[in-house]
Amino acid sequence: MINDARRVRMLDVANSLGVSRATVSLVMRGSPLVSATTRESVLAEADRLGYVYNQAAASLRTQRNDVVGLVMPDIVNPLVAEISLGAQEVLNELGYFAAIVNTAENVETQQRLFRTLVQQRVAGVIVIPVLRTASADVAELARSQVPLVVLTRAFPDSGVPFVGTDDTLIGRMGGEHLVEVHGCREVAYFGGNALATPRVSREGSFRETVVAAGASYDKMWSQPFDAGIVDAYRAASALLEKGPPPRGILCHSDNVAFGLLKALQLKGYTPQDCAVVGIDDLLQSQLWTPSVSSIAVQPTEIGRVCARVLLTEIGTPPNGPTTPPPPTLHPRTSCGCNPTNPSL
Amino acid sequence: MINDARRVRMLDVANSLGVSRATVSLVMRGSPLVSATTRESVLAEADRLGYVYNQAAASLRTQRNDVVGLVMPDIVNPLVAEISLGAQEVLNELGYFAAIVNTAENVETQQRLFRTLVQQRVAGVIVIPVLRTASADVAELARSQVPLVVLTRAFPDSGVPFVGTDDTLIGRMGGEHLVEVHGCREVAYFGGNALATPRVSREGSFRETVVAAGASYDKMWSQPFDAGIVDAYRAASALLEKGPPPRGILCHSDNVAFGLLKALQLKGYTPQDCAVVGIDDLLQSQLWTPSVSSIAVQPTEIGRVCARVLLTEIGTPPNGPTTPPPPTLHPRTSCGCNPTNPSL
DNA sequence: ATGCTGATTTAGATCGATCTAAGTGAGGAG
DNA sequence: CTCCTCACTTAGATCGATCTAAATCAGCAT
Repeated sequence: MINDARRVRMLDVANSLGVSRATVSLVMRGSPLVSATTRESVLAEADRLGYVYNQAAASLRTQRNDVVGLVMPDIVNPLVAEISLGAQEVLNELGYFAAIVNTAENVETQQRLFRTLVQQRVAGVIVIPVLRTASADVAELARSQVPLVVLTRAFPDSGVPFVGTDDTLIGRMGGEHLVEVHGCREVAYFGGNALATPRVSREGSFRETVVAAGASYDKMWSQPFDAGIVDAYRAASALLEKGPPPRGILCHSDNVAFGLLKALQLKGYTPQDCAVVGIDDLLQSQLWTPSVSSIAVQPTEIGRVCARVLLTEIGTPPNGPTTPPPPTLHPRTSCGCNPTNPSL
Repeated sequence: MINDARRVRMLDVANSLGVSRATVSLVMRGSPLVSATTRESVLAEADRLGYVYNQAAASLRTQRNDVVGLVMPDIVNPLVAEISLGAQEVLNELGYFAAIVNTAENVETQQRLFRTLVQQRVAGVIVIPVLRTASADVAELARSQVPLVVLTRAFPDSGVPFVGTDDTLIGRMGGEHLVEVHGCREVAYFGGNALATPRVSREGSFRETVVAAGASYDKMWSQPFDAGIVDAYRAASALLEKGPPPRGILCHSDNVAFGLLKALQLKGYTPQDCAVVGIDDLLQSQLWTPSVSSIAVQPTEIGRVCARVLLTEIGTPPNGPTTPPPPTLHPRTSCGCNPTNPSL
């Protein structure tokens, strides 16, 4: 392995061929200014010498970069992964590259990654901020001239574009379905971290909706907790030790619903005793026993929207909607809807 | 917004303070060569002028980069996400940054991303190759001097370090459990893409194991297909129309097991009729009805191992094991084990 | 032969940092 | 007072590309 051989540069290709660096540069960028014969010989020579274009050097000169950073709190969460996927799809179409970086729900890591991305002079940043993100951190990022889009939680006074699902509508939809369709007189909002903006919005509008409709709101069952499937199972099991569940429950996510449903099942409760609605509409939800009613948010499309908003900011306006689609409710067995025509 | 103001460079900080660029550079890198007073005034002035370090320029000069590319086929797959997480953890500890890029199981996208990463002069690349990856693509990447690690599928003649689970052992473990523990006389390997290396290895050793133990191997149920949960449900439903299932089934993943179990359940089959074992041990598996027996592969640790192998190649050997841990079987209800002490 | 046109090609400056090797100045030894 | 350290600072070259403005050249009309 010739490892200490110096890397081949444009100059080497140029010298070896008796042309100038500028010509090689034009060929590499596919410029129409060079003649077909020159182009071919340059490409052949570059290939022969094993030349690889140095993007860092080019970026330094041109002051532009086609990498976009996606700063995500937890890529293991399928919702987050799907959002990334949608964003990536649109970015790729317009010649940008998406680099996903994981903050692992950690403020310091997020701050470090913000700095790194700015220092790398990325073309833009899409971020789902971690729970305890300080406004100052986002403001600092925005001040550094990087085109920026935030999801999930808005920072109103920062002027940073925000994309998010209509969480207020989700809470209302869940509340209306449980109270009006199923006639539940006592309901709860189950799960979700107390600091998470979506939980605050959903829980708020859910509570308003059900209280306005004359149902009572179960405070004990509506205590927030981290939204893992096992956490949900444990929390539900503990609560069921103290007494029966409320008549209807809107869960912060489908995973939370899975945990809750298992606990209910083990205690012998059915959807007729406790109607459960989830949020996210995961693929597993249709096959869970009982099949889980869920409110879908179309994360992939949200990701696409984010990318479009960012590109508009960058100055490469793409076509397609720049607001996310409304959430949709998919009634299944877990709330007692028992649809005759399952979606499989 | 002062948008057209030229970016502040080290030179600006230096001039504004009456020192040299070199001094500013030393301060920015935290060198002990500068005096405390100089350091402080430089930092203050940099902050005042809104200076941000230009990593691209630095990398050009130093010929080094602390970004590592993780080329992943499908970040929505929780297994892939966990591997990325583990790799990231170790890379961060040693001062590197992990940038995850998604190939969406597409050969052209993968090739494009390989090129981009090389052009960006990343410190290294960890890749889970897409199904139809040509050896030439990996060879080309390896030839471009980038430290490289591949997972899931080895490219033996390329000399590229490989990290992967012991799929042969997984197949054998599954086979032994079904045949020896549960006494199944007719078994099958259900699901997985025909081109996927893990499927080939697992299915092969599973078949050998069960045949050697005198059980018969159901070819019809062992046809490969894409490993989605809904695909698995449809495939299983279709097969059940033609007749009863084999006595024992090893599934290519837990998601495949979920789909199969739903189809079995709807037809009234129990774990006593058809014992099911999955692979991956997802969190949902413990809460599925019936709880799903599964072979765990510890994806996070595999990710860590990958990063360690890569770092060794780069020349920053970390401590910790550089071979992945062996898979472990977690017996639950779906194979009929019905453990008295559930893991929750 | 001369001048003009349009198509190619190129020299030299530049992007913003780091590195090398040399320079400066204060304090102590001779 | 001079010389030598030692701690700190710096000028100028350099990394590998792009950009600007000018040069070259062939072909053609005058």
